[in-house]
Amino acid sequence: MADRTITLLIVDDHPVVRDGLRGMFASDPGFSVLGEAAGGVEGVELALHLDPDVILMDLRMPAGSGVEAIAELTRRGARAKVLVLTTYDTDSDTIPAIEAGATGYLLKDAPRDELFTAVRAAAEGRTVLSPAVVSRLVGAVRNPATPTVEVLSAREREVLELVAKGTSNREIARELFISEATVKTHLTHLYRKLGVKDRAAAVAVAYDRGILG
Amino acid sequence: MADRTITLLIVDDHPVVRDGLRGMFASDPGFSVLGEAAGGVEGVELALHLDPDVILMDLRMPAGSGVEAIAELTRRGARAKVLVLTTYDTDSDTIPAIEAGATGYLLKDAPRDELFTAVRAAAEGRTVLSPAVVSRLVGAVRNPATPTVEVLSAREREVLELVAKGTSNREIARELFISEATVKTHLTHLYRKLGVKDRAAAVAVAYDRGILG
DNA sequence: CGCGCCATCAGCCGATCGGCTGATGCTCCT
DNA sequence: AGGAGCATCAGCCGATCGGCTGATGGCGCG
Repeated sequence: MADRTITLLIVDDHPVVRDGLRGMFASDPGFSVLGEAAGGVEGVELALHLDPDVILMDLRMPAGSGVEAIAELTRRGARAKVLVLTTYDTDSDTIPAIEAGATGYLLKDAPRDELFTAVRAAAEGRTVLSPAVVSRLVGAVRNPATPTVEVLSAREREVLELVAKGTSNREIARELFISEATVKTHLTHLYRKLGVKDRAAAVAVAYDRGILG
Repeated sequence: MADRTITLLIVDDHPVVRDGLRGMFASDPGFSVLGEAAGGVEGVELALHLDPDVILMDLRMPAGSGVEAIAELTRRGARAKVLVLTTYDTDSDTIPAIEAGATGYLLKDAPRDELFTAVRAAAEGRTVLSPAVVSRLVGAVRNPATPTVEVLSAREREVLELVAKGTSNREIARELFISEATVKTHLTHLYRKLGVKDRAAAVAVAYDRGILG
């Protein structure tokens, strides 16, 4: 089954990107684009109806996030392999996406050849990752400095959100109806969890990991 | 000169997007894509050689920012109208881009019809803005709380980057071979420019505006 | 019924920050 | 020539932060 036509579904919120991908694959008879969706929810529906071999999926979309869509498809036992195609390599979504069941992870900067190869590989169930993503993953594994990525408690996130707005500890205390001492405790805890030593760095890490923003 | 073929130059770092745009315009005989560039610097060069009617320009690119490219073209008196085509409406670049001389500002989410109309309008020198951008502009004008969205200097950005890493003023001073007093001056300035009052909020705003991250 | 995690609070203290005022030299644009 | 913007530096001072130590009560899990 190596060289049959590979059927595709494109899920991306940008018409331009959808067109670009559709055009690329139209030029090669080895591929056939079955449909397009502009969001994760629609993407899941279409995937179940059209049963494509491979789904090209953006991650950040207004109408249903990519990671959720992938998880949903995995949960429903969809046959399609999901190839994540995103703009950001800085992304905290890399690992979640792969955990959710993505077969590959490419950046949109990838040249078309790489894209074609990746889709064929994905169709065969092989994992494909951008070099940038690979090094990121290796780094994450080799460096357990991110000890299972500790999760902030709800209260800690609340405090962090206020910190990002430039709120002082005293003001945060008033805002949350707790004492300033408690605010400081929460801060100390979330600094430890995020591996930082001050509020500015905490905000930066939070943005990088998608906790804020 | 209303209905002659409109010549285009595409400047975007993503091959997929370039292909998508090229494909779109290829389907309409009223347009002719003269060339593509992957970055601002290359874009300026090509624009000067090819002399297109309209340049479709992304803003955030690794090889030469869009705003700089637009400013450069304006300064050199290029004939081409620049139509900014970007992913973000959250963007702090909107106003700088228009100030730099962009004729229009569209989001990539725009349907193709809107895109075509916009390019024709731009070719005639008319200003075209996405509805989302318009409301943003109106807000910016009506609310002078954002005093022309000042741009950070290179040095200020350097300081801010270190701040986001949790670096103290003293350490920043050592790192940049300047005195702590100077670091504080830079900070005070960038706080004012970003409209914040401490480093944590500065980092947050910087992420929101794409200055960091 | 402990153990862990969370949320809450207290006091102390040195370190750091941010505002204020004021100054110099450089470059770019007009 | 002059002004605007940038980068550099200084000193002063009150406000804020972050670390440390330690404590209480609630909740879920085995």
